[in-house]
Amino acid sequence: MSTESTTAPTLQDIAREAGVSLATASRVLNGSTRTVAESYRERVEAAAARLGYTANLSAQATARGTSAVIALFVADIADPYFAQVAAGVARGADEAGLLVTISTTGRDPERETRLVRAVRGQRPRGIILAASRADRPGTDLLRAELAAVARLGSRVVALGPGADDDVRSVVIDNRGGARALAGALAQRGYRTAIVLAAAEGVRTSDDRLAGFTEGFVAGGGRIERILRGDFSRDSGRQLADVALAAGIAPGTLVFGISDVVAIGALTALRSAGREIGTDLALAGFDDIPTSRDVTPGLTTVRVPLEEVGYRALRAAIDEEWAAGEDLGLEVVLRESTPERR
Amino acid sequence: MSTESTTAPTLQDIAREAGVSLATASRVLNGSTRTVAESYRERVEAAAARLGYTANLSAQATARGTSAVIALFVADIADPYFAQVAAGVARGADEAGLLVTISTTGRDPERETRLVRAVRGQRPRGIILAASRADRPGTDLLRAELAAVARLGSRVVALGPGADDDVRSVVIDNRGGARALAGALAQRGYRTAIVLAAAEGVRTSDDRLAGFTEGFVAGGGRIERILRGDFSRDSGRQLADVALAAGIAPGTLVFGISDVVAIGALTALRSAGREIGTDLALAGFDDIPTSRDVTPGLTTVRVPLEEVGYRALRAAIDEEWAAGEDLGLEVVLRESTPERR
DNA sequence: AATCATCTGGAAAGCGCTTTCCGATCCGCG
DNA sequence: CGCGGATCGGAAAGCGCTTTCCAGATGATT
Repeated sequence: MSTESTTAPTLQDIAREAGVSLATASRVLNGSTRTVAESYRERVEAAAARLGYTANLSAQATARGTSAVIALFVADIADPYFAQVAAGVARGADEAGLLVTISTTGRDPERETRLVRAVRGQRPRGIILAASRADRPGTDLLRAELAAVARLGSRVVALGPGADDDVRSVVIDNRGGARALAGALAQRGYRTAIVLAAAEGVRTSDDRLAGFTEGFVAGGGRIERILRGDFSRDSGRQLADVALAAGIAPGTLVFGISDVVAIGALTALRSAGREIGTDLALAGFDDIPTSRDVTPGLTTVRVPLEEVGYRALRAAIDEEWAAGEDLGLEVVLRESTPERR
Repeated sequence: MSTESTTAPTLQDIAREAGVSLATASRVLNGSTRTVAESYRERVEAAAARLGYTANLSAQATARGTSAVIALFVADIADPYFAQVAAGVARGADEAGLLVTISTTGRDPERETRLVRAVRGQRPRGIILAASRADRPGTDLLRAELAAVARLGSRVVALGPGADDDVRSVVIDNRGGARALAGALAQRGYRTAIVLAAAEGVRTSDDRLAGFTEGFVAGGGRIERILRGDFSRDSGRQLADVALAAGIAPGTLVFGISDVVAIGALTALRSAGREIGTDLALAGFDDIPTSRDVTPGLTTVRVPLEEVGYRALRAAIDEEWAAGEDLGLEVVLRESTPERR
């Protein structure tokens, strides 16, 4: 138990209390290759317990030259997509005894670059970029910054493609998943689709759009329209309103680039008096928990987001690492896209 | 721009490059009360830019004796409740130039105690406990641990009551909110209710239950049954199944202790063939985004969760602090509890 | 019995930074 | 023209820890 001192006990205090040297105390309490005689070990441990010692992590980090933290970047932690990824990261970090710091980028590449730069100061063990990246101006700086950070000893892991020498990556087969989804829906009889996408150049959106197009066209369908916004619920609402204003023929399939977008669209379509399932069909991507709870249930592609986060963490800390392991997306057909007859 | 060295430039390097002393470099780059002549300042800044210097935060923390981090504890980051709180914390931390580390407790008091203990090693500026606490054995240890941490200089902030000398707190008026909700529903004509609660002793659940009971009884209603589980969606499903097995009379109001629970119940009730809105009524608490997206829309009490997180952060870092400021919960009536006639 | 390898504790250097203290320089003023 | 007080750079001590290096002790080997 701790004494009532107002300042935390240091290793020095423990050493004095136990009547041993600083070196010995360190070896006992904070791990070392060296062995310490049982009698000494006990004395040190007792002293540490008595004084309520906890190692100062910052001091440890400066002395060791590396800190036990993983820096996680997400676009928005309140977004269920990122929240689930974060949960996976947190689980893995906990297993490995690492701390995770979290930064929100708001999908702004400049901000992201700035934050990565700032986080360099932590000399983290690893950096996980879950914020979806764009192939855009500004990204080069990020890439350079990441390379610099990687050279300094932090392992960098990104979601999505782009593994190079500096960056490991956990890839979600957005294109393949979207292709499979579109194929299944074409199979169900849908022939025209409207896509509510994010801006061109945003990797995740581009891939899903490409895959969807491939699959849908191969199945005999036609993409009637592509509307551009972002990954938010609001974007889903707004794009749906735009589409409504232009007119949506009954039997059309609306594909939201993510579940969040699709659910935004759901609201807008419904409040315009359109009925999902009978009049229009709707599909999303990700299979966030809400997709199961809305009515009608939302057809989507299940992405094992928690697992993605966990794998990203492993990629950040494991020495050897197999790039290719597959994540297994899965098309989930629900009532928002009934068989069309 | 950075050179291609494999080791990060230190302040020493900058000082050498600029031809000034370590002290001067430190004063220029990392803030100080002392002024430095313009000519020196420029040289140092140029050198820092040339070498791509970023201060080593751990070293800074050891030297200063305090680190620029806030430790946030949540039960489960994937839960929208906590995700939103975390977003508020992240926003505030960003404004203040602080890093936030996140730990998930899984609502286990022992684990929470262990984690708080571990986090002491960070010597964080503040600790925010969002994980809902129970009045339970195990909590005393937590309390002691928190007091110790507070004495060591970290400000401790808890969600929910319990402010004492060591702990500031952001309080959500769960009881009042639930009372208002129950009153409004009694007003709408509901007379019997089943409550899907968490375990007894869990503060948030107890308060909501108490408030709901007060309000409902005052309005002429009767609590027919209280079922105990936890705050998860699964708990909602299971408890609803239990209730169904025992029989739920038409016109009964089912109150989930949180929206997540209510939404779990929604699924179970629906798949048992019960219709929400006409046959049964359903209400929750929190107003998570999903509550608006389900059909019928879920009646609930809006808790400004992001704001809660933000305030918790301010409480952690502001010198002066007004305990009482009110958060303004708001009853949100939606179609899951239509006027009963 | 002498030699050597091995083991283990402690002294001390060092991690990268902050901050105190000292001393040199400059200015204003009588 | 000389003096006291600002002003500002630099040397060095320190933050709490790790780790190298040294030295004494022990046991094995010949």
